[in-house]
Amino acid sequence: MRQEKQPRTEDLVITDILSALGDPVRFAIIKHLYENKCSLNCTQAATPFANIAKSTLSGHFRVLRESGLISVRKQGVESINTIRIDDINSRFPKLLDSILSNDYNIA
Amino acid sequence: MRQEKQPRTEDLVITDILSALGDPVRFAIIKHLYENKCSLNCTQAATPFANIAKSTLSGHFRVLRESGLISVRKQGVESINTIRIDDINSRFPKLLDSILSNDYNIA
DNA sequence: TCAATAGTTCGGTATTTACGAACTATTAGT
DNA sequence: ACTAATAGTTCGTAAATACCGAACTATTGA
Repeated sequence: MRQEKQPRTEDLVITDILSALGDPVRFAIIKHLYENKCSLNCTQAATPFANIAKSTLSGHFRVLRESGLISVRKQGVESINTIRIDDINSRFPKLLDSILSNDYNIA
Repeated sequence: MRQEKQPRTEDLVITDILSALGDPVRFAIIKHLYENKCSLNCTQAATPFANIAKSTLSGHFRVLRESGLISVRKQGVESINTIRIDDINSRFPKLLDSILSNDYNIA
């Protein structure tokens, strides 16, 4: 796996985060992680989106990592993705809550 | 001018709004409108971005309108753009405040 | 060692974006 | 009314981005 650039907390960029969340698939992934306080591997995250190629999903996770929204740790054969809730909250208080704590229309 | 589709309040889509705000130029425009409780025409909005073509800026405003973040009214030769604060707040409470009320890094 | 699982990378195509140039519309000056 | 100036949009092209399937790497288990 290529060395991922996951930004440090102090280097999080608001427009990168908003852009990452501005895609319906990525939004749904993050919303799921946030609501269920859980971690997911890419395949689990894919189940609601049966028709998405796994290469595409891999790209979505790369965007999420590079924006700083999630961190990954390798566990055996799978990659466990976790939201960086504390990091985001410390840098952008209330942001995640105001974005994710409602039943919004998703395109 | 082509008939713009500005979504009604109940049709606002969170990912469209986040995607619109996920661009540094559009973010700066909205932040300025929000902080100064003002309206802007495209040319005024352009001044911080001297090197952006006006056709590009026109496209940015189209995205902002279609996402529902701003509304436009024609006044003589210019288009006055205003944030739809009440609409956004009623549909997505705290969203604008949590996104725009801080001194964030913009790429 | 072989097969299965998880994910990334690659190559091609398709969609999107940015730009300058040309265009429309409104206003002001004469 | 004619002309020039201002504000914005539209169009055509070039560059960047996104999506897909296929091939690849890495880890686990039989």
